[in-house]
Amino acid sequence: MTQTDPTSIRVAVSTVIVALRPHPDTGAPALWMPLVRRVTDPFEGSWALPGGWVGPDEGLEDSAAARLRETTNVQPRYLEQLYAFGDVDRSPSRVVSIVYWALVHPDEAESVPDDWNVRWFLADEHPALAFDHDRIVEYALWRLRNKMSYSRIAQAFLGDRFTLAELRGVYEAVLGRTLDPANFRRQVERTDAILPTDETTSGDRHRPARLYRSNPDLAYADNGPLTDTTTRTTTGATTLATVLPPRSTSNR
Amino acid sequence: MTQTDPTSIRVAVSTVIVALRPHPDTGAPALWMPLVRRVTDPFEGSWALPGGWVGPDEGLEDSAAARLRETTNVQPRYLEQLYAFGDVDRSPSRVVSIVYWALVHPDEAESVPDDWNVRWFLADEHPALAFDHDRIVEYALWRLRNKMSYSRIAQAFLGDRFTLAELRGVYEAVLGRTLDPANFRRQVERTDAILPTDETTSGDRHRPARLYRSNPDLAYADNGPLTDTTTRTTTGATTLATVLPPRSTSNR
DNA sequence: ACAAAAGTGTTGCGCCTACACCCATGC
DNA sequence: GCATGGGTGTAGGCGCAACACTTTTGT
Repeated sequence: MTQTDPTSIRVAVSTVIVALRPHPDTGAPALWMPLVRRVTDPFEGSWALPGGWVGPDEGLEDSAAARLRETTNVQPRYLEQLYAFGDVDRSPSRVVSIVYWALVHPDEAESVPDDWNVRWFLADEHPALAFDHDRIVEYALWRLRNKMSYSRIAQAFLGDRFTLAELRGVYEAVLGRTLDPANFRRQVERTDAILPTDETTSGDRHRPARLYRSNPDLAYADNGPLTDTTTRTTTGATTLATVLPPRSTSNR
Repeated sequence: MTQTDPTSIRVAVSTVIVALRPHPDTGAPALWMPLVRRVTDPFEGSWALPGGWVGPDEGLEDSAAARLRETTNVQPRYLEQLYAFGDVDRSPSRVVSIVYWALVHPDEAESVPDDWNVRWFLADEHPALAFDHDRIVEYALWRLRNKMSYSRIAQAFLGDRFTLAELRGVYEAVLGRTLDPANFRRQVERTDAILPTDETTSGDRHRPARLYRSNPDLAYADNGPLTDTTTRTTTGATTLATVLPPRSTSNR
């Protein structure tokens, strides 16, 4: 069982952060992600995912959250482990990266600096990244699009109160196609994922829209027995199942 | 970004191996997993998941496969990364474990020794395990049960040729409930996941059953952009979608 | 003949799609 | 009044669950 000395492997965390912001051309909601510019040797000057080393006294998720706050000043609404990348040649030195993905809503996105070190990019128009980060981003987006259809993570993109049109906009941005407003409404209202409030919008040049809020008793996603032993009231139900495929059943 | 020196963290791999074998009481197919007895200090004498250290020149999945062969003599039909566990206190020393899960079919299960060092246990009746391995096993089984409903991994439990009744038995064992043979047949036949052969069973005291084989052009699961850059012909389609929930839509 | 599992037919129901239509507000 | 999106109604179709029924073997 015991192999060669393993102390030469270092452990890092990185996070793919995704937020919804207006597309510069169309104005429609689109996926954006903040990237950081590398200032040290491997891939110096390239853009890369925010991250850093795991401290000796940090759990992995804690470490991801800490590096996130340090590098991009984000405290995400949703944070989930994506995958562990550990190919031998993915870095000049041997590094195993535990990669997380995070969803932030617009308020939080504001706190991210947009300067020489950190910049927001459209998720599908980012420059070539350092290390194997291109592949990682691609996988994160694939996972996001899949998970959208069987969880409530769409809500993690929005603020406290939102209209059904805004929620639908999230789905449309992530799935890349329009959805029927009438049918979307019925599907999402049949679940208990969101709760209506008494408030409505106003000032638009059309009928006011009711504002909804996330059901606080439900987590954004059901990660099963992995639910942190803390006080998460994860019930496994009501997910707005089949927004996704008009075409034949596809894998996840 | 750079934190304290991270060289004190060691990286290990472990694997939850699952196979289908008859239940000792009922004879019906049931989930079994081989565990190894620890022979060194932390948790010496306890049962634990097979695994070991990641070598400096090994990729993570290669390492998992290698440790698997060394400890349990298994070359699994299906191997997928499950999760990275890295809580600070999960081991006396600081260890980050990249955990995989593997499915083996009966032939391969034969090659696993069943002796003082390695023993097969019913998946839901195993003894208390070393480290956080109880939690890991629980998560692996949850993932297996979920993934069963939107992938073809059930076939990884079976040999080259199998009847629809055998395939249905896999689903029934994993999901823990019976399925209607007629509806199951139609659902699975509508996909191109399995192909009929000319062969049939014989010797049973009832009508012979046609033998099927896995469609070699399809991977057991679609892991998206993570598909190893090698020659996997992963097409993303035809998964036998809704065997699962008679009750309200549940999370994954 | 009978048991038992393989395999086929049929019906009902729920959900999803598409699209027509009404409602309430700003201008 | 009119444009615009919010919100409701409704008909068609597909897929699944349930279960009756036929087929083919071994004993």
